[in-house]
Amino acid sequence: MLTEVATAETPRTHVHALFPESPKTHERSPAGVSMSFPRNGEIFAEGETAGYVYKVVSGVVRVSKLLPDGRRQISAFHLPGDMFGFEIDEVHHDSAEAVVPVKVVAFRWQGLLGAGASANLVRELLTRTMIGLRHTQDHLLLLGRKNALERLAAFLLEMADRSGSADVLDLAMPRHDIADYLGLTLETVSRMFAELKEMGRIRLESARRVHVLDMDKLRAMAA
Amino acid sequence: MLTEVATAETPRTHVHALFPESPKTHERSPAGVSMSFPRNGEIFAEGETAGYVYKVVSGVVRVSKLLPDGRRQISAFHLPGDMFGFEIDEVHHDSAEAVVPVKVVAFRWQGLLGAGASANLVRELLTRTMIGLRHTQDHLLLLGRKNALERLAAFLLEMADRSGSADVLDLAMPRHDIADYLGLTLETVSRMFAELKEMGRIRLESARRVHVLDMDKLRAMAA
DNA sequence: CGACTGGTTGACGAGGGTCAAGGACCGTGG
DNA sequence: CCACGGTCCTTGACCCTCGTCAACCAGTCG
Repeated sequence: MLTEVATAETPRTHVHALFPESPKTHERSPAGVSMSFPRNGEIFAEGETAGYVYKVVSGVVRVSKLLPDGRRQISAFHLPGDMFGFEIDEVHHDSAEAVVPVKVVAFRWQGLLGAGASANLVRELLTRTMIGLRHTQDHLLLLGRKNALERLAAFLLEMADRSGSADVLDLAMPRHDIADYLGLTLETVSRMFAELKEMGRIRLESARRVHVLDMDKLRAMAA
Repeated sequence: MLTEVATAETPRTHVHALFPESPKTHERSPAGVSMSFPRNGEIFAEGETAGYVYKVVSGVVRVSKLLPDGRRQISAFHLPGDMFGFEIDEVHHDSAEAVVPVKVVAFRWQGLLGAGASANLVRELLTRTMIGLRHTQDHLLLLGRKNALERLAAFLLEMADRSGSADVLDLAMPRHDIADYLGLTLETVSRMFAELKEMGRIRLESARRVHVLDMDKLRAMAA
């Protein structure tokens, strides 16, 4: 566990100064520094100095990269328990934002890999990084080789798996975020939802609440 | 360095038994076990037990994933000095093959993360894994959001960077592999080569030998 | 009630995939 | 030395999936 890495220093807040609703709380705890972010609040941005790693307490975080012309690719959604913000060279190479109001715990990154780092800590970081790498490689296959319907099916399965395989999903993110995660447009995502509905694979109780009617058939569609 | 991880055990060779040209040499050295693979030789396959990590000595290795219907996504090309084959759970989640005749050194994976692992070793693995993660995330952006021309420009730049920024590139891999790396078809790759040529960005001395005429303009095209 | 954000649906077009033919380059063998 | 076969590459014609543009709808908040 990473709870052993405490810090007595307050994280820099200049990042959030521009944002109308600044983080509500910056509480210290033995486990790190507690921070809250409003919907769409920026946790860190591409190019910023990486001072902390973060663990999600509640809410959902999106991590993304931008092209100069605004095209965006979301590499992951992080749910409670997930960690994010690791960097090799002290500079963030992507940005992280709150999809919904989010609470995280921030740990000082500096020194985590220094001489004094505990072997268990480094090993846990390695495990988490390898899990992230595997997820990202699976996502490469999705983006490089799957069609729109397969992508959405895979997305719903991923969300279901991460919510304890419940068959009624509450999606935290809007269509636009799903599209930027799946390498599609929001219109195509919407059409694929409609198609899954027509195929009898899902029922849309609302735009964000999806009832998966047949998990196995959905799995077969995800290629 | 990983040269401290020696092994006295011979790697299982059943993997290569089916291949007409089996590996030529399996030499032991203090640094690990030397292995050679012919062009298109299989180093390991998806689903196999992961017993070793590999370091490329010479040649080029492709790592890929397959969909049941044969669609393929190459996640990386590995050049001399690169390592590959790390897994969390002792099972390979992708396959590795030699693009050209390849020499690698194989290290026993088992125990690398055990209690006795040196802190430096674990830290080196972490660094390499994080570098791999960063590369993969950059590739997500390419696959999710860039068009065919931008993808090929980015590919050529990546190859140039990894060959010490030389402006004459000797591509080891056929069009088909480039296509499966970039999420395109080989025909589209070929057309984009033609387009870069017409735009005066490259000269094709042969299909595999590319002369980059203006690295900066190419960089501007990669978005 | 109106404004705003987010979602759906339709019409249309473009980028890239598919299918097919032919060319370039190689090692082998007559 | 040249013919042959195999692999790889290029190019063309056509088509389909998904992106673009636009209108409209639904839910929410003041």
